[in-house]
Amino acid sequence: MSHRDDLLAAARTLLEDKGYAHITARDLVAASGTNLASIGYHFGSKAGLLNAAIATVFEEWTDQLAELAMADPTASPIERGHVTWAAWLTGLAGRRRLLVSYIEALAQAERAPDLRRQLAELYRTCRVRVARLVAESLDDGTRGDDPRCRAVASFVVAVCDGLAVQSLVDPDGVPTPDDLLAGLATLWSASFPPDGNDTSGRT
Amino acid sequence: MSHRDDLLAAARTLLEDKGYAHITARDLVAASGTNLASIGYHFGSKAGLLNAAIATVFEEWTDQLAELAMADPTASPIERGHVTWAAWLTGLAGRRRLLVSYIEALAQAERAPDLRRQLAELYRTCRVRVARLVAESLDDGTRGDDPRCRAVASFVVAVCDGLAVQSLVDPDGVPTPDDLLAGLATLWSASFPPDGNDTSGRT
DNA sequence: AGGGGATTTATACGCCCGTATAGATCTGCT
DNA sequence: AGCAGATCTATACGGGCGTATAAATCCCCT
Repeated sequence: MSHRDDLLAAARTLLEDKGYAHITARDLVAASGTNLASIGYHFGSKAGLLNAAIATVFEEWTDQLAELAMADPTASPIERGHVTWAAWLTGLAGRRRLLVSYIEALAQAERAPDLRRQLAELYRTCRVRVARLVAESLDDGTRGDDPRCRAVASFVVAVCDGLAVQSLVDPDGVPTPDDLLAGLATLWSASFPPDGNDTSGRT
Repeated sequence: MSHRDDLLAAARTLLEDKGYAHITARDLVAASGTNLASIGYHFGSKAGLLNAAIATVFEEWTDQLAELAMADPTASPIERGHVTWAAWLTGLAGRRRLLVSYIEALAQAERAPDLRRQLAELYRTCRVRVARLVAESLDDGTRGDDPRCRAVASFVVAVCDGLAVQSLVDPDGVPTPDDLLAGLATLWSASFPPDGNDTSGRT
């Protein structure tokens, strides 16, 4: 195995249990059994290596999530939302360090255009993928690129991100998927009561 | 004015336009016209100073948001959600650097229990405050500590956080408040169609 | 006026960081 | 075998960081 591969593997491991911002070049060398200069040689810089690694890690993460959400093909969109959020929260609990890395990467992205583009791309494909799942569960021929599906996807993804942030700060205070559903129901029925009195002027 | 105040003021300014992680002790000294050792003397450490500053900054931010959401007392919950999200997004656009600071603080919080407690507290009070607003707009005597209100609050806050994260990575890809509402509507009506055929087994 | 605690100043210390350099070694081709 | 380019090794460099120290100064109280 080349040093290149060793470094990449070490970076992935360290990202999962040490956190992006606190990984030093010497950590990477120690964890990979390679040499300090190999980082520069193969990746240009420490940041180059880390960013290469981070892309693969998070892609896998969202892959797993998508699989989970697809698991039950008979579920309604709301149920899928529920399942997705539940799976997401479980995943988060077991991957705190990785989540920290993600948040750190988010912060770094502001100063690292490449990383930022990478993450933006990740989001876009993630939304597209979720939109496709939504279309599938609507089961009325709607396609994934339908604006409504995209809207649902944006929405679900936003909630996932919000949950991630909150679970980092205050794991015990994070709303459960049931809370979210209850909130959604309340929000909705208060504005569009089942009796037909639409208290909102919105279309 | 004491060095203590000067440092705190400088920290707040720097947080708004330089970002938590990249503020050095020497930056703080330069921006405040004080002395390197004053940081240690008054705050124990650089982190102590920064954390003291960050608490005040974000409290003000959420204060402003709450005021906005309350502005129109006749709005339905959904409308308030819409208004809040819209205001939030506008605020985000003009405060990127501050948002970066927030995200960086989030990451730091994992290793700084004090900061983390602070942020957790911030979230809890924020949720309580939002819950109160929700109760108010339900206008049927429901109190802010009603579980349904808390649920809505958790939900709205989660979406705000999600939007913040996404606006950092991909400002142009962030869903608009209209997108969110559309998503919500689709999600809801697909699961609980107006014709009464509840396609979901959920209660 | 003067004494003492609170504050401010100037500076030094030690640490660790990321990267560069230069030479050693390996690998595959002719 | 021998060359060349790719890769690996060992180490040095310069710099920036946060914090500690000790002396100077301020300010209030008696």
